[in-house]
Amino acid sequence: MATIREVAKQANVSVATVSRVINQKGYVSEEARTAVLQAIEKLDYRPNRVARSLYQKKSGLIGLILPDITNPFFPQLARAVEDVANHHGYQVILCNTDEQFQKEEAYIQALESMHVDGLIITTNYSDNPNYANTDVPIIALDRVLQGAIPTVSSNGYAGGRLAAEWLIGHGAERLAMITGPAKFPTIRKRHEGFEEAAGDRLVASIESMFHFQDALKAAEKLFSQHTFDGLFAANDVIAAAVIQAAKQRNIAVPEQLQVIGYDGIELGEMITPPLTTIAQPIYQMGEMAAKLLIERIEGGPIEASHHELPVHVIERETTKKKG
Amino acid sequence: MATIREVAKQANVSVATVSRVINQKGYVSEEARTAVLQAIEKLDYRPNRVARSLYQKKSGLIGLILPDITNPFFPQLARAVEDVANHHGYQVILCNTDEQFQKEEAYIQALESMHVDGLIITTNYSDNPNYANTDVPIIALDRVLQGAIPTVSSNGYAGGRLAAEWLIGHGAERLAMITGPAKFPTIRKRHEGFEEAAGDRLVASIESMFHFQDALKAAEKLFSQHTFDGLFAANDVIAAAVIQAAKQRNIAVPEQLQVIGYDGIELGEMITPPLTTIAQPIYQMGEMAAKLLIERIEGGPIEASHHELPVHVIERETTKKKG
DNA sequence: TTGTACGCGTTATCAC
DNA sequence: GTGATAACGCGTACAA
Repeated sequence: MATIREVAKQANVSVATVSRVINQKGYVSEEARTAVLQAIEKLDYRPNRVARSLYQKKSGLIGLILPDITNPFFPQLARAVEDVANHHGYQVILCNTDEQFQKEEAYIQALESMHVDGLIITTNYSDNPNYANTDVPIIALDRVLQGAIPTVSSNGYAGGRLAAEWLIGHGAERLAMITGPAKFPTIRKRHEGFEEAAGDRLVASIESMFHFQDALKAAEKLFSQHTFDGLFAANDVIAAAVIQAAKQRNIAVPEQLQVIGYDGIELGEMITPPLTTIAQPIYQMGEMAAKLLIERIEGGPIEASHHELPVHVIERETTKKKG
Repeated sequence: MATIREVAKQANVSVATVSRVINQKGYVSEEARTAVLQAIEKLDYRPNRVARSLYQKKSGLIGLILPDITNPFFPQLARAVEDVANHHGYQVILCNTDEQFQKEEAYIQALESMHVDGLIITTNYSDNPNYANTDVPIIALDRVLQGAIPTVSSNGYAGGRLAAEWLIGHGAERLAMITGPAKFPTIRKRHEGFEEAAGDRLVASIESMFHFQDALKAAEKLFSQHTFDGLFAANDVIAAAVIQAAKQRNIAVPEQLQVIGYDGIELGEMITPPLTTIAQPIYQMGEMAAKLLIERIEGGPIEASHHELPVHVIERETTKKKG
């Protein structure tokens, strides 16, 4: 790969002039400009971003830290981040942490030492001191971090309420809930909303991990111990497990049991019957996080804003039709 | 962030000495070493990877180019790549191309100019001249590129055959197939294998895009025009659509219609009934690609090897039990 | 065993 | 308008 020096020599000018035409800064005669442009063309020269980074202390890199891209919630998020990053000339580095503090630590260190311009973080180690101390711009996504870190999330409490109201509004009288791990604050919000709106109608509740097989077991246990005609699952994967377990027991969905999920991932439309769910605006959340981040990187104000996006029901076929 | 110079001053040695202890090269007295180590500790010094990259012409970055992380086939692949990259001290840059030549081009350029150490590519632009010319190590994944580019894929032809044999072996007599877009060579292999093993039994075939809604339409069309008792879908998403369409028409799976998918993504176990499918070793494919790449980056031989991994049936409930 | 000085490729500041 | 040249932070001959 040619260097700026070679281009300068080829065009019979100095490197300074070449730099000027590349960056469109300062004066440069028409004559010199075309000579440089030709030389660039001829040598297929492209500026070395590493060298540029060194001088400018900007790498054009954004770190995207998330638990596991394999969890169907995250690909859409990642895609959104990548889209807007790319659109602004940034590249994104994918980091899976498996919710492990250690991995997260290691990544932060590595990313800092390569001078990433910003970080988008989906984590539950809200107490990670690194986040408060570091001077690289950070946006928290789907989780609320402490300190002055801007956050984008969706309204989980409202979502939980909405789920309960939907079920009740469609005739369910005995409500059950499969919760996710209680250690996740965003998940707890959903539960709280659901519980409060369900009131006395809530007759059963059980906790499950997010993996499908765990959820299947939880669902079977729930079915064996309680009877109910409406169920809220902490996310769509769990809801899918519920539907499978119901089928197994010959419980008709939605005739005998109405099910409502959470997240709005594509899985919901692919299962049979298609899942009614509380949809988060996943793509928009990623989009907004990335936009906010880039704004800050490029000199925006350092304010700890809190962006909470609305959720909405996607009605499909695991809840009854009205009227 | 502290620089090597500050560490040197703090430890009362020269930058060369500091560099020596960091990189464990050359002689350095025990005394000096501990002084340096203390200074590093005190200043929380970490080498600037950008500067290091500039000098060494190695960035520690790997570009992962794929169509769309949102397609459920790719997260596992990406995860595998990221895992082994990380394990070897590399970071991976996520690039979605939407199968668009332009985006792909733009990414290659950007990645080259930031001096990525290697590329893992999942694409169909096998004629992209950039791949042949560039001097950064490349591995092609799930697609076969022309030129001397090592490839890792799985045996699609055998997979197609296997699907047909499985269906026939379980009593299906009239076979149908929903193919993916014919422009993808890896997909065509599956079809060929299926067609050849199906022989006269193949009574219907229709092409579909990979998106669920497209597949639904294709399935409906197929149902309206033909009768069959065994169906092979080009991938698991399409299979899920078939199952939903069958349910709609009150066709019982697997009693009246047996369905077999392809890929082995998690979706298969989440739908009802759970999907029998031809599984590719997705994670291992990503793993192997990353290992091969890093081997080459770190000085391995430049050979255009072809690694074709075996596929296998995952039996679930959309095909009949034997006997 | 240690330190000086240069180069990696770029940008920005000055003189001219 | 243009061209030397000094940074940016690091690694390494080579001299000491």
